[in-house]
Amino acid sequence: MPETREKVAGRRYSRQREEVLRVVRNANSHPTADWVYEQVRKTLPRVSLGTVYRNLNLLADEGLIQRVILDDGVMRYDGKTRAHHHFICSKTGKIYDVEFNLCEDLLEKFNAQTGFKATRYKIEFYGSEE
Amino acid sequence: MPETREKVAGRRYSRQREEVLRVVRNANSHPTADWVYEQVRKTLPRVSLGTVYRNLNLLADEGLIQRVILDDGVMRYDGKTRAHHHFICSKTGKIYDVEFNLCEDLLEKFNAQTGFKATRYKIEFYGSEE
DNA sequence: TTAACTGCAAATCCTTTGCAAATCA
DNA sequence: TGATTTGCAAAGGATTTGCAGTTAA
Repeated sequence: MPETREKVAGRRYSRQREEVLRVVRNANSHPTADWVYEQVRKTLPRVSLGTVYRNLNLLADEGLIQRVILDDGVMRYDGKTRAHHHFICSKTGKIYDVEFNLCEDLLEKFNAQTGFKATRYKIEFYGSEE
Repeated sequence: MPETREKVAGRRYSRQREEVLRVVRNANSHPTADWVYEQVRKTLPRVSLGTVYRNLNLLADEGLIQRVILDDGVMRYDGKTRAHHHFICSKTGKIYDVEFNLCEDLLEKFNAQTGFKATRYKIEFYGSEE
């Protein structure tokens, strides 16, 4: 059993959940459920794909990880919880995190201009890495 | 046969394709493939869902319509071809087009700041319609 | 003890595809 | 006529779910 049993608020501890969270956090990519499954299997060979999906959803709902879906329609997960955006290279398909804070007052301007009450936004940039 | 046979460049005319395009253009929502299918069926009862998908993909690849994918993972289509963004109401799930041009030089600033060569971007705002 | 969690497998949902028939040019 | 496009049905991939057994608290 691992040293640090990081519990999700109001949830029971489970080794599988901890591993899913660890894998997503340590990934330097933006992994799919299937990739997470393969990684977790290295530590817990009897884990099931269903369990991985259940925990990814739970962790995302609790805000411990983020869902990322791009134009290809496959759900990906991101261990970063800070607000950030993405750059997607059209050639390689690689996804880069971008901590880009150019439009500080974007939300305010948007709400003022449109009359909506937006509370968050996300930007995806597409192009080539050069 | 309709009056105006709008042909897609380098493609043969087909009644089914024309109807798919018409339905997407006239939709004031951001319809899913299934919704488009149901609409086209009113005019062409024997159309198949496969044909609708094939034409949606073809039209999107040709740039006559746009693909829109949000966090729910279902592909939607948009008859607007001008660059624009979306506001999604968390309560109703409704998707609004936003022609919002606040950060004119966003791409330039982004490229200068990150070193990438982004050619386009899209913004999704989330919140409530109030 | 018992509610939460799991593995397994089947089900579901969305989308694509193979093929023979139909159709546009 | 010949290459596209279609309808149909089956296959595909990603994700969810039902259930009986397991486990944390």
